[in-house]
Amino acid sequence: MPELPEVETIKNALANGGRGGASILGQRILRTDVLWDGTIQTPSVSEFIRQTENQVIQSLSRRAKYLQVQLAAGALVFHLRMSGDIRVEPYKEYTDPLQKHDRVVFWFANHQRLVFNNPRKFGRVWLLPDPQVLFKKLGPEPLDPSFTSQEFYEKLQKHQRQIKPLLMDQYFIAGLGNIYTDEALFLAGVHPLRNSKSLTQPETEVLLSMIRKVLTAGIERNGSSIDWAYRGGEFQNEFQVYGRKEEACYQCGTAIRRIVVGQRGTHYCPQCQKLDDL
DNA sequence: ATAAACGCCTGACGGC
DNA sequence: TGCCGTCAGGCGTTTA
Repeated sequence: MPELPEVETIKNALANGGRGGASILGQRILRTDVLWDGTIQTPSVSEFIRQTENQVIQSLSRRAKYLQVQLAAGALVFHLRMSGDIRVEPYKEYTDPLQKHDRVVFWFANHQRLVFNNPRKFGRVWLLPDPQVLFKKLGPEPLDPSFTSQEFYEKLQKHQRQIKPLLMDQYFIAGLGNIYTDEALFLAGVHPLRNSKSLTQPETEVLLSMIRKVLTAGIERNGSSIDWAYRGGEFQNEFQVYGRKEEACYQCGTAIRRIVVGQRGTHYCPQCQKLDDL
């Protein structure tokens, strides 16, 4: 489910309390349960359990769509992929019932538990001495102020790719997924099939500023809540194009179109986002 | 270099 | 009611 704003929201909730429970910072893991072994990418499930038990949560951070939970020895890294979710809740005993699709549970000393729920089993958890090995090839963080529109322009010029799949390529720029990409392209007035090399410098500047605008708004609204799992976010109420197929564009009234780009449903306004370079 | 196709999974929804 | 196709916030691998 999550893109950058949703992962950021979960990170903030785990740090400050929320998502049903108290902050996990400083908490000690008494016990780790793995309910579906495929969730653990590395190390082996038995080593994962052994090496997480008795560790204390030191800090929380996010890189791209990865959530990093720093332990004294090594770091837990979560990727939620399409359907993952994390919740924190109080427990009385280890036998307290869990929910359908709960895959990993960390039981803390303060009688709270962190639960990784993942219906589609795409999500993964790592325990790594240094998570940089996962992060080093990722593209820049779009909200990092040191990432300039000049740099963005030069990167776009290096490729001849459809702009939408390029923006969703985590090795090009990190954190954008299907929803926020469609929203940013709409606000920038850029057609999702435009060739990356065709974007002008002014268009690039607007595009970066719109990427930042949708991501910031998403974080401020605590992410987007869609599908069956209520996530508490409110950004879905501000979607301009995503999920609005055949509805009227708020800018010009034209019917929003849905096409498939890079195997992903893609929403845009044919009037506000012209394809003028093919 | 680019992009398409496919695999990984479960569940919701609409049409018949 | 069941069955079937389609769709879903992601990404790695394989194939053209």
